Amino acid sequence: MEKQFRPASVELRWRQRWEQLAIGHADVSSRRPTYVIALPPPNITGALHMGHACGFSIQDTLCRQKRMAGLDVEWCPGTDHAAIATQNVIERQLADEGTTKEALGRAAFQARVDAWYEEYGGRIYEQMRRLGYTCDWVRSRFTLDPEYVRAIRVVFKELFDSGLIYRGPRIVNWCPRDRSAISDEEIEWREHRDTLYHLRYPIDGGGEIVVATVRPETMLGDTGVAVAPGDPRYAPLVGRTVTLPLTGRRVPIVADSAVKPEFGTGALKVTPGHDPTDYEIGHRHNLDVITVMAPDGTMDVPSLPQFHGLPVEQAREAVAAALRVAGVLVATEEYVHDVGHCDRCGHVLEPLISEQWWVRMHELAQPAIAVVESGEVAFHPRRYADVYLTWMRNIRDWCISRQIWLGHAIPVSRCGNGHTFAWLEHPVACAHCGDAQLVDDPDVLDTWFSSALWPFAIFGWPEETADLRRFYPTDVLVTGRDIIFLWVARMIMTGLRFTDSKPFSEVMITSIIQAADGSRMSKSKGNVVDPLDMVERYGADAVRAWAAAVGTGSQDVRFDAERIEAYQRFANKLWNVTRLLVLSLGGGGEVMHAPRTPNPEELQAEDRWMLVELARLSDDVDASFTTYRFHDAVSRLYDTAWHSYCDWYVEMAKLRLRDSADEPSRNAAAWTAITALDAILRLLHPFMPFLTEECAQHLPAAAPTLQHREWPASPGWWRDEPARQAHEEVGWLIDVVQRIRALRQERGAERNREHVALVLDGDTRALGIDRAAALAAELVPATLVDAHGNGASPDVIPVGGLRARIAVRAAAPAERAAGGKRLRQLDSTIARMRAQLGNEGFIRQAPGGVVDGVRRRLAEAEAEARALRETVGDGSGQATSQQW
RNA sequence: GGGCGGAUAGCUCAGUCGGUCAGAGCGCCUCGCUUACACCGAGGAGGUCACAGGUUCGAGUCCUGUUCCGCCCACCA
Repeated sequence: MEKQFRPASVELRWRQRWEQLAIGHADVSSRRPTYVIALPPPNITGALHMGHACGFSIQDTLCRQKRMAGLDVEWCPGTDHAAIATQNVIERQLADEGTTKEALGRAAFQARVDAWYEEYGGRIYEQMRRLGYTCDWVRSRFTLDPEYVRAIRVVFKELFDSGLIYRGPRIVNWCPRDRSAISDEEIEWREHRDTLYHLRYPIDGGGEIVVATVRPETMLGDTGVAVAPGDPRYAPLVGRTVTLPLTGRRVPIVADSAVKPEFGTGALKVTPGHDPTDYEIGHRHNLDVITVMAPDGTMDVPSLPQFHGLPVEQAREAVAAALRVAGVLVATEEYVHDVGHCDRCGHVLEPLISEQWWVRMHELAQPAIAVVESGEVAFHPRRYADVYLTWMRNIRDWCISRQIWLGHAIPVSRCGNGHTFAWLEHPVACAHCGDAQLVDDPDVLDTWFSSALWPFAIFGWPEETADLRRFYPTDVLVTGRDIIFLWVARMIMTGLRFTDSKPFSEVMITSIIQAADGSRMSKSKGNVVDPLDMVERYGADAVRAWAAAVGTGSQDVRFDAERIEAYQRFANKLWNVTRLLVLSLGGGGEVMHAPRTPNPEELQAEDRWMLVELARLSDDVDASFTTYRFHDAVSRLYDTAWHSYCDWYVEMAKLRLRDSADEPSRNAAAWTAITALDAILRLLHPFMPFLTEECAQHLPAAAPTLQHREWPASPGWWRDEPARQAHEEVGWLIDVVQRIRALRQERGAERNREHVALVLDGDTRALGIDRAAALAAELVPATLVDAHGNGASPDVIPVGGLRARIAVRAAAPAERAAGGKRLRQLDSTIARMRAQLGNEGFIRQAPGGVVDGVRRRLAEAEAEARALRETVGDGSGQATSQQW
C-alpha cells in the first residue's frame, strides 16, 4: 500500500468493477422491494456543472445506501433535448459561419442538431461515470426517443380531447430573438433604468389628460385611456374621448380598478395589443386591440412610414422626438423598474397578441394541491411545500407552443373543412370527415411539456410495461428549487392525471451552488467550475463528500474548493489508518488476519467505548438518511472516523496490537479495530465509494464490492449499560489526557514522557484504575509514578470519577505562570455557575437534571481551580515547585 | 407590493427540543518528521452569535421591530 491515497489510480478500476457487476442495473423480475429515482435529465447540450455534481452525487448516495439496505434500486438516467437552448447554440454557430438556419433549410439544420446531440450526450454520461454514479445505464432515456414521443402525443391528445388544451389568441411573452412565445415561468426579470414619459393627450371638446409611460412607441397602438374609478381629478372625464397624437385615433377614457391613482399622473394609456394589464383593461371595456409590432420586434405600422420597420429602441426615440415636437411630451423622469427577459437568450420580451396553444391548469392543479397538503408528497426542507402550494393555488394557464424549429411537433392537424384534431401517428386524412387536405400545426411544444412526463414516460408509459409496473411510482425526486414550478409541479399534475399515482413521494430540494463571491455561476461570467477538474484535483470521493456536506441544510453555498480539499485529506487519513492495521495485523500480503471473535469479557473498556461510538454513529447516519440531512451524516462520519477512531481508539489500541504476549488482549483489540473500521467504511461508502471499496479490500471480510455488503446495524450489547458505563469512563480518561497535555505545553515542557509525572486514581467500574493510568501515561505521554496514589503531587485534574495528579517539569519559571490562564477561565465559569445556583427561579423551575449538572460542573471546576492554585499558582509566579 | 432565506471566529459554514452551544474546516501562532498518515500529530490565539426591544429562572435558539445581503412571486404604466 502506498503512503498516500491516489484517487486517480483506483477510480477507473472500481468504475469498471461496478459496471461488470451491474451494480446499477435493477432486475425487473426480482421480488425484492424497489427504490427508484428518476434522474432529473440534464440538458444534453451542456456539460455538467457543480450544481449537477452536487444533486447527482446525493442521488447516488441515496441509491448506494438503499442497495446496502437490501432494496432493488433503479436510478434511471437520461437527457433532455432542450429545444430552445439547443437551437440557440446551433444558431450561434451558424451565425459565426456567416449563415442562418433558414439558408441551411430544415433538413440540414436537423442534421447539425443530431450531430450535436451525438457529441454531447456521451460527454454528460462520461462525467457522471467519472463521479462514480451507479445509474441503470441500460435504461437511459432521451426525450426524443420514439417511445417517449409516443407518450407525449398520448398526453397531448387526451388533454386536447378533453378540452384542457386549447388554442387561442392571447397576449403572450414574445421573444423577438427566438421569434417564439414563452411561458410565464420562463421570464427572467431584470432591473432597468428607464425614462418615464408624460404625454399630454387632448380631450375632444376641450381639456387634456396627461398619461405616463415608459414605452411611448406603443402609443401608436393605444385604444383608450384609463383612470382609477372615483379619482376626483378625472371622474368628470370618464366617458369622453381623446384624439391621439400621431395616429389621430379617437379613443375613450374609461375607469378601471387596475389603475393606481398614485402612480405617475394617475392616468394610463391603454395599449391592449402590447401590455398584459392593458389587455385585461381593454377586454373589460371592449377596447380595440391594435398590434403595432412585428414578431421580429420591429414596428409594424405601414400607415406611419417614419416609424415602420424601426426596432423598438429606435422607435421609442423617434416617437418621443415626434411627440416632443408636437408638444405632447410634457415631462420625463428617471424610472427604475423590472423588465422581462427571455431566460434562454436574454432578449427583452415584448408582450404581444398571438395565437398559441394553452393548457388549462386549474383543473389539473387541484389534485396536485391535495397530495402536497396531505403530505402524500413531502418536500425537504418542508418550507418548499408552501412555495409550491402558493404557486399552484394561483396557477395560470400554461402556454405550451413555441415557434421554433427544434422540439416535439404539436400533434395537431387541420383539414380543409376546418376540423382540428390531435393525433398519435401522423394521419393521412381528417379524423372527422376524411378530408385528405391536411395542414399540420407548425409549432413545437415547450420543452417542459415533455419533461413533465419524465417519471413515467421513462418506464414505457402508456404501455403497461413490466418496468412501469415495477419501477413506478418513483420514491424521491432530488432537484433544485429553481425548477419547482417549471418541472416538479407539472410532473405531479401529469402523474396524478395520467397514472393515477403521485410520481414520487418525497421531493428533496438541494442547495444552489454559487460562485465564490456569491454570484451565480454562469458561462458568460466565466466563473463556472467543471466537476471533472475537481475530480482530477481532489478525487471523486472528495467531490461527493463535499456535495453531501453542502447540498442539504437549505442554505445556498458559495463554492470553496478548500472544502473539497478537506475531504481529500479525510480520504487520505482513512487510507492510512487502514495501512496501519495492515502493517500491524497483516497476515502476509496486504490483507489483515481475521481475528477470532472475542468473548465479551475479553474486551477492554476502550474497545467498548469504540463500539458505543459506532452504535451512535450508525444511529445518527440512519437518521440523516431519513431526514435528508446529509451534512449531518458527513460531519458525524468525519468526526467519528478521524477523531474517535484514528485519534483515540487506534492510539489506545496500538500497544495491545503490538503485544504478542497477551493473545486475548491483542485479539480483542484487533477485532475491535477491524470491526470498527469495517463499519465506518460501510457507513461511509455511499458518500465516498472509491476510497471505501479500496480500503475494504484489505479487510478480512472483503467482498467483491461494498455494495454487496449489508448496511451496518449495531448489536444490542453495544448499547447496553456496561457499554455505556465503559464509554463514560473512557470519556473521562480522554478529557484528563487533554488537560494534562494542555498544561504540559502551557508550561513549556517538551512532549516527552519524562517531563510529566502522573498519578491517577478514582472510582471506575468498567475501566480499571490501573488500566486507566496505563492508557493515560501512554497517551499523554507521561511517566506513571504510582498507580495507587502514593505519589507526592497534589490533585490537579478531576474529571468525572477520575482524579489525576501530575507534576510537570517546567522549562522556565516564567512560563509556569501560563497555568493562570486556565485559572481565569475556571474562575469566570465558577462565578457564572454560582450565580446561576443562587437564583431561586433557576432552582425551582429548571429541570432537576440541569440543576444537578451545573452543581456537578461547579464542584469539578472548584476542585480543579483549587488544585491548580496549589501546583501552578495564580500566575503571580509563586507557584509551588513540584519535583519528584 | 407580498413572501422566503441569510447575517455566528480573518474566510467558508454547522449549531435539531431554550439549559456542556460558543463549534468545524481552512488560515494564523507554538511545539513535534514519535516505525499509519507532514495531505500528519499535540497544544493555542481568535466571536457583544447584525441591531433594538420583549417573553423566560435562563435566549445564538422563541416573539416584535429595524438594518443590510440573496432569492421567489405579483396586472409597478
